[in-house]
Amino acid sequence: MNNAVHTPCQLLESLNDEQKAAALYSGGPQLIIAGAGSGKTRVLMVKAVLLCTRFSVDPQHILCITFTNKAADEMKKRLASFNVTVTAKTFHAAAMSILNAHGGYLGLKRPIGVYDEQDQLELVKSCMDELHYDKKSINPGSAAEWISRQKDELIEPDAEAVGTERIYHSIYRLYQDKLTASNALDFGDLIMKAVALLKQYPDLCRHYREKYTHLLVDEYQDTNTAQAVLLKLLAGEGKNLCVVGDPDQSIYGWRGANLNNILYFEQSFPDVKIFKLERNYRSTDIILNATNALIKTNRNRRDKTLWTDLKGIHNVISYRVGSDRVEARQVCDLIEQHMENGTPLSEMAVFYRVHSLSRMMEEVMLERAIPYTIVGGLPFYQRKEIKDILCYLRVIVNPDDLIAWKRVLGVPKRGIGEKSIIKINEFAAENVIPFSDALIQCGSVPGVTAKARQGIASVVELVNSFKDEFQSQSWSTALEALLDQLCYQDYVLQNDLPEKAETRLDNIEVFKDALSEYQKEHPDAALADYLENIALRSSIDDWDTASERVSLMSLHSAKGLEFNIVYLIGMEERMLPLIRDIENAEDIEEERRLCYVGMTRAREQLYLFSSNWRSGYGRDIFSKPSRFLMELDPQTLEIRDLAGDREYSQWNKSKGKQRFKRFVEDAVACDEQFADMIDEFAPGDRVYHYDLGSGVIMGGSGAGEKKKYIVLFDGESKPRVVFASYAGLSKMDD
DNA sequence: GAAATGCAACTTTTT
DNA sequence: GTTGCATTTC
Ligand SMILES: Nc1ncnc2c1ncn2[C@@H]1O[C@H](COP(=O)(O)OP(=O)(O)OP(=O)(O)O)[C@@H](O)[C@H]1O
Repeated sequence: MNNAVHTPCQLLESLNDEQKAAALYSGGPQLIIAGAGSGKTRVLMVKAVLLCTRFSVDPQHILCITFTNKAADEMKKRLASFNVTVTAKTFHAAAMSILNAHGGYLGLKRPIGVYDEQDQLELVKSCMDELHYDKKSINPGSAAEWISRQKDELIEPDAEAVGTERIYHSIYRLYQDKLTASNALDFGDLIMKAVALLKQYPDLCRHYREKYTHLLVDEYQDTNTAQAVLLKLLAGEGKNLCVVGDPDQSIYGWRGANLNNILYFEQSFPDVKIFKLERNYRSTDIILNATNALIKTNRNRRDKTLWTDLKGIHNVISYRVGSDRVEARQVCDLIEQHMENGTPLSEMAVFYRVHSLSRMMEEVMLERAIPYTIVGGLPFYQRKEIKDILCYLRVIVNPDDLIAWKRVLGVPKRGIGEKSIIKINEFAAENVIPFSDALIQCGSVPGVTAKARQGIASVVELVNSFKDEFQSQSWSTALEALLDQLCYQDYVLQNDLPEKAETRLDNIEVFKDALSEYQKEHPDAALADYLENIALRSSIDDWDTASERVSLMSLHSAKGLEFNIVYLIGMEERMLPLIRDIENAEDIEEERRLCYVGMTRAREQLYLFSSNWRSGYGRDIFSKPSRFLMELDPQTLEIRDLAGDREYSQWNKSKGKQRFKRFVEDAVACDEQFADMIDEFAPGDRVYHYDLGSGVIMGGSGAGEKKKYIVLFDGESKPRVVFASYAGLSKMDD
């Protein structure tokens, strides 16, 4: 925020007329649709201040909904400087508070556990085992994904099932039962249960409408159906509702985000007044022109105007390099240059489509001693050693947590295996008792060995005793005692290579510190509050903006941020647009939006990189430059060819451009043709192979281009694996 | 029930 | 090239 802005009045004056109008409007539901960097978030923040100072709204009645906890904290912090204290939360956190307060109506006991993705997957797997589904033919991950998408659409497990989805539905049903038995919710449930609660209890709904009379929602383009319904319940007619978003920045379709929420907003709130902000304050005209051209390539969109007064000096520079290592070195060279010229490291960021690209960057930055932070990747709390500890804490807090118990029983090894757990589970089901009670009664469960029984008894006792320990001592002290009793250190040292074991033990130390830190900051909090808190945390929330480091993050994490200088690496066909499966590459427009989001984070300078070669898990990947490079306004673009790739370096010249265009188009068309060519075979089909002759299909694995078949060729005794994409494989007519 | 071995999938993005 | 998973072996 501007340093000169101290009073609400100055704050209002810092806005342009469009923004002012939007900030001051109070005539009913309001939707602000505007492009990148047009000040949407800023308007929302000013609006909150004005509501309190000009319209005498009690800040307690204002609820801001943001996309991440980080954005919520940011909003609170900015408002605090105007002495305004509002509630700012993500949809999930808001739903959690509602359920914590009133979930009892739905039979939820406190504390409510929150299952993350890993827990979800484990639960799906155990459901599939119980239903005797083969985990090879049905991918548990896909089933988990499917269940989440159902919840995004508020589809209950008892909805009618059709066709192939019948299997998924049966898993969903059992999954939900087990989740309920565990007194836990997954992410989708948080929203879905909050919706159910408010629908079922109109009085409660009214209570919340009175509590939060004014609602401000950011990043609305990435909300799902369930969240829109929750918003509708909270907002009612939406008399004091203000929603902002940019359909061109919708990048979470794969996670169930529904663009119709914003495109057809008037269907939920008929009296809506739509505001547009057309002036961009973030980027130079060069960056803006470049990216405007890119996003205009999307056909499925409504056009917007976006202009700026900021004259840029630097073109967008696109490097073509020979390898990922050269790419990383080039990025580092530039970073060092800019650093010398006075740009702080915290004002530079490297973005990529997939986290794996951060590896090479990291390696080279270490070499060069450039300080960096990586946002995202495998979250800290999902690392094995941390998850082990968390599961102990979870069973201490919530004895019904099935997935946590499973982990606790097996770590460290105590002679309790899969069999015993299944037996106890069955016993619990037959006698309609909680899993934790079945554990206590394991003596009367048939089929559990004496060794297992002993093991179970000792864990149960351990967990029980630590219930008190965590009450009577500080958490970190109690945790230390717990780890001692478990001989966890020995367990780690035994099960991992020394180096790995060391990082694991280091991580545990970090966790301990975090735990005591939290307890210090929240002296009245229960252990369950801490667990809930970390369950709802995201990687970007822990990102330290202040530190003097270059930030490395995925394009998705970059949403809503801004930096002076942005380096976007891996701009290659099939990498940015990421295409893993040629057959259903329909999300190209979302990929383009993602690219747009990344590029529009840059204030002054934007560097793009594409590499001819890259090493991907053991294999070599050769790629052509991304089609998105071609879609940028060529006038703003400067090509630097470090790879001797003439095809690319000359494309900006008129002839070269034609050639390059054909070059990429050919690549795309070729992929599509390729996809068409792949035949589908079923086990038992007779096939003919150009080299190996005729045979019969035994089975298959992989998908798309990587689809493989197991074929038993005539006259051979052992089947062979052949690639489906091998053009010489064809079906024989009987 | 747990260790040893072999093999497949893995790297899409995350509240 | 690795990791986690499944099968085999003890
Ligand atoms: N009227 C204004 N005068 C000066 N600077 C402004 C004004 N409005 C917004 N800005 C600045 O422009 C930048 C972008 O604003 P903001 O983050 O609110 O935009 P946004 O529309 O939410 O962006 P995006 O959708 O790309 O995340 C910020 O640095 C903000 O301070």
